[in-house]
This record gives sequence, C-alpha cells and structure tokens, in this order.
Amino acid sequence: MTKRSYNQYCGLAVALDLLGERWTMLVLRELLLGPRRFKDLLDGLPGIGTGLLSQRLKELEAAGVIDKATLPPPAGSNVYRLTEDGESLRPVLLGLTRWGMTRLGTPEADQYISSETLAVAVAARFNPATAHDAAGTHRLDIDARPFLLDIANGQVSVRAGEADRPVVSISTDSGSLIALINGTRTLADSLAEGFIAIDGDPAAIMALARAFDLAASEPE
Amino acid sequence: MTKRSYNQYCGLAVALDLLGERWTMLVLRELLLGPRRFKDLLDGLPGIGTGLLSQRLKELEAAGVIDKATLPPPAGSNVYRLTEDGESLRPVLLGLTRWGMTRLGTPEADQYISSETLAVAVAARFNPATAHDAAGTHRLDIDARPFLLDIANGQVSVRAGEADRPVVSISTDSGSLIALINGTRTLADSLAEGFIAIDGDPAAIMALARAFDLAASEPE
DNA sequence: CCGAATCCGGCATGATACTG
DNA sequence: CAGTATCATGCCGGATTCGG
Repeated sequence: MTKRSYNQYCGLAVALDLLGERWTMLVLRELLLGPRRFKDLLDGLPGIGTGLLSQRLKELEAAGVIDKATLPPPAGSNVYRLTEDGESLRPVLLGLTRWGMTRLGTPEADQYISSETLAVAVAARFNPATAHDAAGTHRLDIDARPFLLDIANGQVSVRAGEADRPVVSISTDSGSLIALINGTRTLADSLAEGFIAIDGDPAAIMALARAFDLAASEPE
Repeated sequence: MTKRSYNQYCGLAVALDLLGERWTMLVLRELLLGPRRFKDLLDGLPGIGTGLLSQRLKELEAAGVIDKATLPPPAGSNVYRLTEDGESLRPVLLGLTRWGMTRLGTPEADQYISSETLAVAVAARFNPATAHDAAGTHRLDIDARPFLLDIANGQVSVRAGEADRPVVSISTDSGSLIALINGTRTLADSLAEGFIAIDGDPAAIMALARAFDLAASEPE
C-alpha cells in the first residue's frame, strides 16, 4: 500500500506530500526545541493518539527529516531529533508561525497552551532587521521551564534547557507572556507590575526588546 | 457541524487549522501567479474534484486569505485572488517550495508538470544575497506561456502575463527548464544548444543568472 | 462553461485497549 | 514509558447531476 501523493513535479507538492499530513508540522514544531521522547511529544500534541504519532515519526525518519537516538546511560531512553535537513525547516516553520500569530487573539478557555509553544512564538517574533547588539545566548524561563535563545548572524534559535552564562535572563509565566505578545500589556508595565523579571546588561536588554519588537514603551 | 481544529494557542497550529487541510496550500500556489478562475484551478490541481475545490475556496474566502471578483464585461467570469493577507504568505510558500525542491529529482513519467509550477520553482530559487543589479521586470516564457518576474527591494514575485517592456526576456520549454534547474544541463550548454533563448542587456542577464544561482558556468 | 450539491467506496484519523 | 492492535467515525476522491 503506497502513500498517497499529489504526484506533481513541484517543490511545494513534494514538501506537502511529506509534511502536509495532519499533525506532521506540529511534531516538527516540538522538535524545534530539541530532542524529545515519545511521551513528551504526546503531551505537547493533545489529541494525536499514539498510533498516528508513531506513524508520523516513522514517515519523517524514513524521509531523513528526523532521526532516533538512544540517550547514554543511565537515561537509556529513545529520543527523536531533527536532522540537518529537518533543521533547515526552522525558518519555514517560524514563518508560518508568524503568519498564524496575527490571527491569534486572546486565548479561549479550552485552548491548549504550553510554555513550549510560547517559546516558539517568541522566536517567531524575532526581527533580524532590528537585531543589532542582541547577539549571544539568553535565558528565558516560562512557568519555571528554562529555554535558551541563541542569536547569531541575525538568526535566532530556541531550545529547551538552561543557558550556561546567559547575557540576559528573563523570567515570566504564560499569562504574562501572552499579554505581552498580543499587546494587552506593555513591556514597561509588565516589568513595573512584576509580571516579568529581567536581569542582565541594560544595553543588551534594550537590544533584545528591539529585536523582538517589544520596545514600544521602553523599559527604563 | 464545526470545522476540526488543533485548538492550540499557537501561531503554527492556527495557521495549519486554516492552511493545513489537503490541497489548500496548492490552491494558494496557483493564486500566487495571479487571479484564477475555478476551471484554471481545477486544471492546475489534477485530482482535486469540484466539490473539494469549492469547499477550500469558501474556507479561504471566509478567512480573508482570498477573495472573489467578477471580471468586467465582456468576460464577466468570476476569479479568485489573494488578498493582502494571502499575499503575505508568498515568502512562506516559496520557502516550503525551496525546501521541497531539494528532494525533487528528475520527473517521473506519470508526474504532473505545468509551466505554472515551474515558474514558481524559478521564483523559489531566487537568492536575495546575490540579487544585485537584477532589479526590474523580466519576461519568462515557458512552453509559450508568458510570465513576468518582478524583482524589487531584494524580493521577487512571479505572475502570469506579458511584461510591458522587459529588461530581460527568456524563452524556453518545460524540459529544458527542468534540466537547467536540477543541474542536468548548464546554462552555457542550454544557450549554446538552443534550449533556451535570452534577450536583453548582457550585464542584466549576468545579474539574473547570479540571482537565481545559475552562473556556475557563465554564458559568453 | 462555471460552480456547486449529492452519493458512495475507501482510506486517514482519533480513541482506547493492550503488550513488552 | 514506548509503542502496536483494533475499531468507529469522518474526510477525501471520483462520478454524476443539476441550476445558472
């Protein structure tokens, strides 16, 4: 039984033959943050079901977009991670994310929200044109989960994990981050009222705010 | 009966709720080239069926990504076209196309090929970093169908139609263009053996070749 | 010719149960 | 925890039909 295909000699059609099935790109979104176990993926994709996730992972692995690795002892568990080819989808996925974010209002009561998707959302807001002086590794904690933002060569990449010696450290919770992202609350207010804590060199902080288009009202 | 949704507060999930269903992005690919009638879309998307195309168009129109217009008399027919919001998907769709093109070998016998998808493929190859001096409107004829390539501000956009006074005019057929794109035949050979005809200012031609990464072996 | 509605067989998906 | 097996449901693909 052969997989269904658009059967067109067209880059987009071929990309969609592979990535266009339900859940596939969301699986890759999860992997943008780093290697993930089966269970981690299930948790981040409510509704997918084990069978379908298993099938998607096999398809992606067969296509060379992800691979499977066994963690060294004592962990010993399997993780899935992006290959170099999969990694090259990062700007494309962030581009789609950015497009979708414009039609993202305030969260509905029944909508799934995770610190992971918010971390990706932050990365999608990154604007290379205003990124001067924002280079380096920064730390972002959302609901006490640590992420690191790597900015180099005018590009950003987010990962789960703790930064070694971050240039800037930011700490907040989902609700406050959402309020900041959709413009309900300014950065200045967020800081003043204690919804967000930022630590680091003032100049670097300003540069970061600019790089993510959050400098509407400047933090002091 | 309500449309199915990932129901996540995430830009990518929202984008895929709308664009992730089967055929949707390929419909938009067709519209990248300009307004299209229902029948044109059917022809460019073999296998879709009238019902599903009709449904997709309604979904996209409801979401404000496309709109429907009635051509002035005597044509009087309906056309579908991208709204400004839909137009902003152009770089995203071209990015996915570029990613997919790398796994596009030589055409299979039963694969659908059209001058339209090839025109999009050409645009997807555009490299802003090497685009100096390639600005302007150029004409590209594929299998006698005219397209125009607009290059401005380091960005490219393709449309169906005839350019007024093109800076450079290129004329070729699908097979020759495919051979050029996938590296089977160099630009120099294509010209020497008459598979491609190019007309225009030599400096502009060179700039174009560079902008599309085709200058491996230089013409002349 | 344009566009949409309908019916139907088959496959993809979603949920749960089950095994190592 | 990491998947496989199973089954009900609903989406998709193809054909046909129908009104403008």
